[in-house]
Amino acid sequence: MGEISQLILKRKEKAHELKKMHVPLYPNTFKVKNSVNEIIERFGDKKTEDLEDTHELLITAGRIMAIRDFGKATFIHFQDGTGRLQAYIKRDVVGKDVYKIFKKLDIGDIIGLKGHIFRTKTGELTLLVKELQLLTKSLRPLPEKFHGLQDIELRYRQRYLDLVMNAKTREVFKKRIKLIASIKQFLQDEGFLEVETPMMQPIPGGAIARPFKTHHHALGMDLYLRIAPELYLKRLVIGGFEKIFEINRSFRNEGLSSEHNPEFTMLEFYQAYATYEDLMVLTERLLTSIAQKVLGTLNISYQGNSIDLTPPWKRYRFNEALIKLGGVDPSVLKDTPQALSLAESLGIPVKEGRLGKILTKLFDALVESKLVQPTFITGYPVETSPLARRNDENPEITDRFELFIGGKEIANGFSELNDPIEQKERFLEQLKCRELVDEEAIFVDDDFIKALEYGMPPTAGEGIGIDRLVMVFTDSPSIRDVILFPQLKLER
RNA sequence: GGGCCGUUAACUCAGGUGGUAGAGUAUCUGCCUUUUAAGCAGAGAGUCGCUGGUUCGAGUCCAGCACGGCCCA
Repeated sequence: MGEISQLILKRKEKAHELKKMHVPLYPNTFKVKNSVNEIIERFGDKKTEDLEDTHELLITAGRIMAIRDFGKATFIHFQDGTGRLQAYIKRDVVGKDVYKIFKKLDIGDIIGLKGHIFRTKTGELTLLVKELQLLTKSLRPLPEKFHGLQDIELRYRQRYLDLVMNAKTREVFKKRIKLIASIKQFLQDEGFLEVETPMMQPIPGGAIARPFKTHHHALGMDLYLRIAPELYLKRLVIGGFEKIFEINRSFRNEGLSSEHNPEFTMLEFYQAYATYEDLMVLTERLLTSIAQKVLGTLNISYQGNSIDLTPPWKRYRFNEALIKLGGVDPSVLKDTPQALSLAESLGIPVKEGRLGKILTKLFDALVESKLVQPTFITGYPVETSPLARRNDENPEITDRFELFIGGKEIANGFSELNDPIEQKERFLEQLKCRELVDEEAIFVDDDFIKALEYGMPPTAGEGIGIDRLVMVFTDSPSIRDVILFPQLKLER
């Protein structure tokens, strides 16, 4: 129905008229010399009188965002990828013919401008246009100038409009880009090598999640989109790449929510001869460094909560957090029936009876949301950490931590289990339990065990959820606000 | 999977108890050469998400479905 709206018809008519006037609608020969941001930076703080001496011809381009027409002269606002600037088009200056063409242009059209900078009576930096050229005719009207694009669904489905109209959206994604670049820079400076490992895997491992399945026709084999890069990165450590990282997509075929998108971005990094304790310190340095670079501060605000990233961050043992923050009676921690009945009394469905799993559910329900300030939780139960090294003193727990900020799990790191025989047993143990519980495909990666048998040096590894980190850094309530094109159902 | 909320013009939104749809922006016409959510005067623009039902009559009430949001699982 929108296809034949009168607004679009009108624009198509105008496009036709321009064509008849021999105005090319989509020329590509205009060479931009000055970005809007550059113009603002250079002239923004100059006084009106100083600008009068500026005779430099500026050559810039952008999309028309607003038109204020006075008949024989017109003010417009236009924006490029760097900012927004006012331009003043006078018939006396550009000439009758160009002005006639200009009057046929619409909000949303992209134009090239040449002119001098000046300041209006009201003090606004403005380009006095000497020459003007249509660069791209727009056939659809942009959303309303004042409220912008508000409809959440349209903002996701037509993200380009969201980006054109809403400065806040542009800022969020610029911060995301900067944050990822800063992470890479930090890790490279620390001597980590960036690597790429398969996204299509015959055996999806490194996490517990339902994978997406696909098929390779020439090879005649099923493949899975990776749920984590972990097992391939460890193969590289075995191969002698002792400090490596990868930032890229993983895929999980599970429900969607404000914290879950089927494809999401994770940083994973591995360091040989390090322990999970080394990584906690590294994580503090990494996140404070990028906060300074991206936000310029260690004090952030997330959904009304003030968060102070100044290290050192609080640390709790898993059990300690359950007792102190979750209000769980210490006796529950050792007693499966008690834990079970507590979970049930809280309305938490527990599919499986192992203590570690139940406690993890209790933790998620009672503790996680309280971890607003950056907090490391250590000493997770072995049952829920199949790839982590057992603690030397207490074999019931692992040398593992998770980092929480703003009530969200941001990072998960541990000293890697590098004993191939124990790793095989842990896989089988996990498999046994999952057979009782899940109908999902079950995998034991024997090829990974084989690699471990050649010997992996003592290593610590960590994963950081980039999307969630960006949420916290940009005060975004939903993961869809930090992914350019979040997954939605097909529009009908 | 369950509960609640939303879907009205291109956009942002109004539309007590059922009586054939409104505003602002945008668009079009006219006036206006320093405005800035420019202004003034006028005009056009809608399958009220979709499909059924109740009713003389449904944007409004009922049911189902679709899409989106929030909460729960």
